[in-house]
Amino acid sequence: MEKNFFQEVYEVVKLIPEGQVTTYGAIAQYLGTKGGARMVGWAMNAAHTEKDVPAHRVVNRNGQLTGKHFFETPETMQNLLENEGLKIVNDQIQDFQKHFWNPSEKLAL
DNA sequence: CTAATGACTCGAT
DNA sequence: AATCGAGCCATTA
Repeated sequence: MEKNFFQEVYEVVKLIPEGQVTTYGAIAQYLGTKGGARMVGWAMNAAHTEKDVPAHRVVNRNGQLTGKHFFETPETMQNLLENEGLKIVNDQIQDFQKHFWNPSEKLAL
């Protein structure tokens, strides 16, 4: 196994502070839009297997829990986010922008 | 090798 | 403003 695109995504997702969330596009952009936001989501699919990767902190640019259905249960993702102090309504994060964590800005190249 | 799909995003109609 | 389509790259069949 060599370092794949996933590995980089894992690193970024793992670096997401508690109670904060980010978007696929943000991660993709941080990695240089390498592959676009789609690959990020794909990487999360593999990350979902890695328990060390808080995939529940990754949502689409709308702040919607698009990948909640991929968890063990659709409630898992929302539950985890609410557990961190986030508010979810209709699978949408409230004050999403307020909890938005931009790797390109926080990690600041 | 070609074809199809995927947890997205942007641009055009 | 809302809806539809195409583009991006990687993995799987």
